[in-house]
Amino acid sequence: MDLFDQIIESAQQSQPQLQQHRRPATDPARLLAGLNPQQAEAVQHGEGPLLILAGAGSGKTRVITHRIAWLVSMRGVRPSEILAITFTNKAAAEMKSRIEDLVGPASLAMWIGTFHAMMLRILRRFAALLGYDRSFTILDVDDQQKIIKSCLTELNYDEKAFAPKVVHSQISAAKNALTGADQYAREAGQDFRLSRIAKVYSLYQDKLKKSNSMDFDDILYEAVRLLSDHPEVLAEYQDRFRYILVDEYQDTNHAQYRLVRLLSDRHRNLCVVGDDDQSIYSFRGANIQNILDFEKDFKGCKVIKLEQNYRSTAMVLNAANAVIKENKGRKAKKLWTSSGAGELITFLRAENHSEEGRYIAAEINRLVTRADSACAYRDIAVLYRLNALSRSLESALREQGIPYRIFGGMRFYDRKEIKDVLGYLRLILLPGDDLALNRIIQVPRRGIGDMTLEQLAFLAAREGKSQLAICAEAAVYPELQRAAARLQAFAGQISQFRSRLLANDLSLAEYIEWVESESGLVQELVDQQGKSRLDDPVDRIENLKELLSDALEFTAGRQELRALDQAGGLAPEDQDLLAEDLPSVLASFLERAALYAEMDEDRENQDYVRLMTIHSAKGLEFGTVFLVGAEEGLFPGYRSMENEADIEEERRLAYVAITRAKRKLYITTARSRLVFGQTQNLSVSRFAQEIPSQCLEEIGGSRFRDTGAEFGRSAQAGGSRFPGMPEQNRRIPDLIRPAAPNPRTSSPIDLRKGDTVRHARFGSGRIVSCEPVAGDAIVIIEFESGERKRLLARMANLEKI
DNA sequence: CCTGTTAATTTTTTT
DNA sequence: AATTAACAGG
Repeated sequence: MDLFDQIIESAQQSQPQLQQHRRPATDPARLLAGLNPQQAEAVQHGEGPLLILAGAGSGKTRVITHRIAWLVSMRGVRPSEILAITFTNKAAAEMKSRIEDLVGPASLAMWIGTFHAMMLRILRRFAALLGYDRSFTILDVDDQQKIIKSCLTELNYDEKAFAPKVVHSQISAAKNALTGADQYAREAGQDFRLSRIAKVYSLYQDKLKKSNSMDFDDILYEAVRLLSDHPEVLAEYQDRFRYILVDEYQDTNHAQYRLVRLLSDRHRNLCVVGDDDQSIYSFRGANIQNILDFEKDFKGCKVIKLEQNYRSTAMVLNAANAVIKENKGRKAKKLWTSSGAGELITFLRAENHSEEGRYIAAEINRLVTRADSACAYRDIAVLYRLNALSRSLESALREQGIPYRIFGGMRFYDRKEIKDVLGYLRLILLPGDDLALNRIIQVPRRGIGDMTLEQLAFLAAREGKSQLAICAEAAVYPELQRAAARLQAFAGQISQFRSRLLANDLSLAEYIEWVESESGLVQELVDQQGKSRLDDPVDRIENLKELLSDALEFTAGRQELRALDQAGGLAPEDQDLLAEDLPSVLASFLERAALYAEMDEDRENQDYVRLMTIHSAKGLEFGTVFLVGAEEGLFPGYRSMENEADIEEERRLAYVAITRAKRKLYITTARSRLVFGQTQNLSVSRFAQEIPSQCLEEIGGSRFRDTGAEFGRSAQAGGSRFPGMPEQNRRIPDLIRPAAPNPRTSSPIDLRKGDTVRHARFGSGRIVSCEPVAGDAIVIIEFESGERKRLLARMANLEKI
């Protein structure tokens, strides 16, 4: 029996019970087993607001999932009456699967997801009430930036004085604070700068409305507007969500706070979980006051503190407590553990960044190869404040042959080649999407330049039509004379793509593959391969393939929903997820791409060292943690040194970093390091100095009174001051990125040099060279015409003769 | 219209 | 150091 059948069957089994709300109680002992008194109390809490202050490693996720299971099985709460909100999609997926383990497929009827994902469901349903069309699009950061820029030029504001990035973040902050454009203008008054930003804000908002689109902040802003202005809508959701749970409450912004207030106002069964000491997202609107003021805001609330830490040794915890206690204005809280003292924290004062890197690499090798230890690469993480620091580590790890993987940085859907494909798909689906058109009309190059595009935008505005429509009738406009033929060819191509979409004769993955190849996007990358380029075209072709696997997976995922619908558990908001026709499937695929950044699946059992920023390590834990670059100016960063609030946030970041370690923590620094291309001498981070001496062993120098580099102490070339540090170079590590298995195209390519093949357009020819790429191959073929072509074998549909 | 060059600019990150 | 935006020449 495959998974799909299992889901249907178990959903059917549980269905009658669901309807009668008398799902037989899961054994209560099972839900409470192994919980400490505070955890058990939180799980069993009945009605009324509840604040769970959950320190790092205190079993927070366990408490939430068990509480939800408890509500369903012991208190007869229907799964559909539960709304659980997480900070990331990844956390949501994790929560879903853990709840499913406890209560079975009933969990599928719960609303579990991020604020944005949940609100978007509601907004689509009631889009008309807010003056949007149901099909409104979600803009990504790139699009947002572009619109801001066009606003600035339109208003004739100097882009130097008004950096688009800064303006955008001000507008974003305003929206998160629920300050609309009008109110912003009123508050700005005569202030030169603010009044101008207000103008941009208002114009920006007009543009979004005109193009029927929202940015991320609008999703929250408009959701608040919907619920505040439409009591009947609010009442429906207030009724529906009898129990609301919010994870990572310390990272909520004002708009999210409003939403929580509104939705929970009827049943008042709001449970928030968080740790004020782990609030590290204020730079994007998170308001730590939300959690600090919870008791004031939700009168009569119960507060439960989870202070017992199950993750780290006493040594690590002492260090963490010592650092965080320097912060003022936090909830009194002190983590403790019943586990042993553990190993001392190792502090390293290296001469420079390469010595730091070599030390870490050597130490990792020592840990992993040590005879007695069960320490594997997968138990080790290297954390840093800035992504840029990963570079110097990379080379050291590579030299020592240590397998590693860097997380973060470029996200999958943000890659240029992926956004290009998505751009095509967007334009095909919504021919009025001028932003998408502008993104792709020059990819691949088709002889349409900036001047033409400007004309195009102007004409589209004048005629009140979409830019694609103007392209289609380009010959009519004398202004477009020169490029008319090319514009019409482009419009023709898109319309051809659209007919194929509407023909509905392909699966999503097949269709995307068809667009990738017909648009010439693949061919462009194939052509670049070989020419020395900054980005490796082979990687980019792999990414295009990976998008296909993603589409395949997505299509499979919708089957679960259908199973759920058969069980009658699907909310009205999700009914259109059932549509099976290609345009609808594509629409939801694009929506997911806009909302879900993480495609970077980390399979936990993969044996490599993990490198990431402290931010992305939040919520994770590792046996051994290296915290690198612990220097003033880097961590805390020089930009946060001016005001106390920022320093406190950096300190919380340090707290998060330290508490990731289960058994052993290393903190490393360098006396001199390249920062933004300049060698700088930096002193030891204040956070490292706040750790009590009895927790530490120091290598290479003291934490105190060791400010910059000292002359004459630079590390001897090649050698090292540290014992046990092997000389460089062993073997080149295997390719770290696991090749994405593409179930559909995974059969091996059976082509080699010298074979004769037939191509639908170019006729037959002989393969001159063949180079494997991501389950496919780039082949160079000499055709009978004498012409040489470079092609991607599978995409070109070559027939072997 | 395209492409190769110089000049300028640097957090953290998810949605 | 490295990426990206503005710029000039083919």
